[in-house]
Amino acid sequence: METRAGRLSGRRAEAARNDGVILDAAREVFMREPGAPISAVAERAGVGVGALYRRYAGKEELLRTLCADGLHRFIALAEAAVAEDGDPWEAFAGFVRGVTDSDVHSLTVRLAGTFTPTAELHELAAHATALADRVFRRAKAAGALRPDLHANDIPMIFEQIAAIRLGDAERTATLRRRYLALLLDALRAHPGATRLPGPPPSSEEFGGRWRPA
Amino acid sequence: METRAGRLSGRRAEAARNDGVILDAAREVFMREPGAPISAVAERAGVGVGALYRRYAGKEELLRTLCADGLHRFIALAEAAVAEDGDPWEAFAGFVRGVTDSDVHSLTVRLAGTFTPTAELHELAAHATALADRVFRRAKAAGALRPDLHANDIPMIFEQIAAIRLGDAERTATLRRRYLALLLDALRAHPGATRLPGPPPSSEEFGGRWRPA
DNA sequence: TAAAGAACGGAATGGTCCGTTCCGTTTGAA
DNA sequence: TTCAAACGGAACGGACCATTCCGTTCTTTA
Repeated sequence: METRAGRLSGRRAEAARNDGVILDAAREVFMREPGAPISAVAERAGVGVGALYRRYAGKEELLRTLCADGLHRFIALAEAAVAEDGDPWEAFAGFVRGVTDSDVHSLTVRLAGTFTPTAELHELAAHATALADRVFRRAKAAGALRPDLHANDIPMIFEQIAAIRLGDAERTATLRRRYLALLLDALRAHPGATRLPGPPPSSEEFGGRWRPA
Repeated sequence: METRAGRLSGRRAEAARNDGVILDAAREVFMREPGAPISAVAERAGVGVGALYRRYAGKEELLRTLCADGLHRFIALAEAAVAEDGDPWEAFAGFVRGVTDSDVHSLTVRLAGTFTPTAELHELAAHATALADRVFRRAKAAGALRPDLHANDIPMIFEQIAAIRLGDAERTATLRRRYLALLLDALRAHPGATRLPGPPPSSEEFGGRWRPA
């Protein structure tokens, strides 16, 4: 029972603990099923729905919080990759693996259609995109990536990986690693590469996914 | 069953025409959104819901019909690939491209969780799997595929491709072609291939997706 | 020890959505 | 003119779900 809330006790401590428990439960539940009911989150957290509404004005606010949370994670991963000064390919591959492992895609784009975004969310998303672009461009400039690959192809790769789901969370993670390895082989510059057909997604196409206010 | 309504007239002809229109509408609607309401299908078909219930006892029967339809398409593609006697790699790649283009995956596995399957459906699925295995194995035996690839990896590839969705149907098809080309590069035997981590999906894992009776 | 306050659990509420049924209407055939 | 097949879509009833409300439990404090 004694977690970070060491100083507090009783009801106060329970509340502090619940803050985290609820957010974790919400992440797990909505990652699996973006349309899940609030009560599913409460149940998962082992808490009544009332405890949830004490913290968030409504479902949308919870969703927005979750999305911002996901964007922060994404940004942290991208910043780490940018800061890395070793092999640009390894930095890129490590970044992609990190995003896959923390399933941050489900937390951001996948949720984007289910609430009306705020200005802050838009800024976070723009920042995240800019950082990921830098990681991509550095690998591209180093000649590590196949030449017909565009930065906007990367989110689509995340999309494909996030679609993999079989069995429990652990099995899913293992399988995602498997197919990510496959995709990374294809992303890397190599002699047998055929030319990719059709144009990559444009930024405007991605923008259309965020639900308008 | 006479499909050409040429000989028929009036109400009879309208009914015959509607048979096809309704099935097409249902395919389009449920491919986009497996949980769509019946009324969406009726609207798409330009028909009242009554016309729908005259033909199908309920939503489940419509879904099962659609799924069987998809399996038949899949089987036809696989049979064509098996019959082909040219380059095993080309037969395999052509098959995969065919499945991608007709989005048959959305019609089968994606729908599988939304109704209770019949024995006929199970048989069709088994037959489809057996045929696809033959296409895969022939390419594998010819050394065209990377050695660490398993037949059960292929359905997962379809899954990833089916997850790609952006803009209208045409744009989506183009993008799927793009990422399929990427994946095919990776599937093909090539020197730089890293070893795929983790075991491929087992047949039992796939079986768990069909909703129990 | 008692009363107030904080947080809780979960039942009750009100609304939306959707599968299915029903019925009056249209249309062609007899 | 009458009958029956087929239609469109309103109406019905049930399921689901976000949100509110209230009685209960636990702490603190006077």
